[in-house]
Amino acid sequence: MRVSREKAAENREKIVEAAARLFREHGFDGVGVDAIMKEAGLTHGGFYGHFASKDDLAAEAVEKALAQGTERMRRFTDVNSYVAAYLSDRHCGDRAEGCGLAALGSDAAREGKGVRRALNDYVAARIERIAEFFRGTDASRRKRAVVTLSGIVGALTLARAVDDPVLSKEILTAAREAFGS
Amino acid sequence: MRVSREKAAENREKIVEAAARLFREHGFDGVGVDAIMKEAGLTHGGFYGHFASKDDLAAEAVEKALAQGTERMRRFTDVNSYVAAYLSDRHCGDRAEGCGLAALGSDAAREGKGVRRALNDYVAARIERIAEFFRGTDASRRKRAVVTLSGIVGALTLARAVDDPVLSKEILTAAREAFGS
DNA sequence: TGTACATCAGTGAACGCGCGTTCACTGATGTAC
DNA sequence: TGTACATCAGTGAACGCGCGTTCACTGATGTAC
Repeated sequence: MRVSREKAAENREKIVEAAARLFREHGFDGVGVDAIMKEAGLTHGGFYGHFASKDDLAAEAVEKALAQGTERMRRFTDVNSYVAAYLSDRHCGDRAEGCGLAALGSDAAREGKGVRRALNDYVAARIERIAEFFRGTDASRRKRAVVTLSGIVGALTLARAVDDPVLSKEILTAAREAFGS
Repeated sequence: MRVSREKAAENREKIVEAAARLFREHGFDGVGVDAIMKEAGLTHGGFYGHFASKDDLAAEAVEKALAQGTERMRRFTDVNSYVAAYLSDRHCGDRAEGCGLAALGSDAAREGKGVRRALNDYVAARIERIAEFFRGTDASRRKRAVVTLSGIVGALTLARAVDDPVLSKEILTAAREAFGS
């Protein structure tokens, strides 16, 4: 049954948001069109009225996830609090709503062009944003930003991958001290 | 046709090695039993004579890949040369033979128990090994090791995920300077 | 403004392909005498 | 040491399931008069 154009646009948005969440939580191959549509409150048949393919949705979903992360950064005015939040237990435990880089980093390198471009732009934007936290020459601020981003993404990835909660906490704590300053 | 026990053990080893390479290159879901057996010079039907399931192989393959990485670390006697090699263009371009953490980091967190345990043990071992590069109290050396490992894994992951080769090189260079010292 | 028809968002069944897994079979290896 | 038989590593066809994608259909929305 047909729905209003407004409602259809809302539905499309819901699909992208559901995908952004589910892809981060289960990986691109870990979740199907079926599950995404269900999460969005629709049936799978309608999917191809909104997107040309699952890959197309993936690119949009990654962009969405990463844009959310960049948006969320606005709250922070210094590296310390940003790093503390990024490496918090809460963020570590919440892949679905957390940073798309840590959730999909090693996956994304194997994905299609759309996903990789979205990720590329987002990394560039994040580096610029983090650089604003620092003082000094443009070059030195950028360098520090790159190092900080590498450090916190790596630490979060390792803390999540590891099985032992003690080791996981140790990684988060050490990185919080080292990169938040 | 039956082969000698010795040959059978060799074949099993070849399967694990093929899987260790292919999983790193294409991810766990990106490569099938079929492709792994072909890479090992066998046919897919014989797979279940060696392993109970693909998951079982995955655990062994991850262990293999990570053990290779730890072994390869022995060559280095200081952080500088280790970090320089880890963040080299060569390692960045060679996922199949490179560090399993960067190749499978965000994937592995979603895998079964065997994979996660192998990864956990390996991270612990790597931290201890890197700590040997440093001087000071045990606690401070460990901390530095955790930060170094997080930094280089994160930098390699980002450098590989990014589409723009200039940005990729910038990440490698900045991290090499920051973590190799 | 109300009516009649065309449009099209969403539904659910179906298709086809790939992949993990199973199985009957083959023939070389290993073993018992 | 040689022979006869049992074992079992590897083969390739087949199964079944899930997933991406397609399609005929429905009925509410949007539009033309």
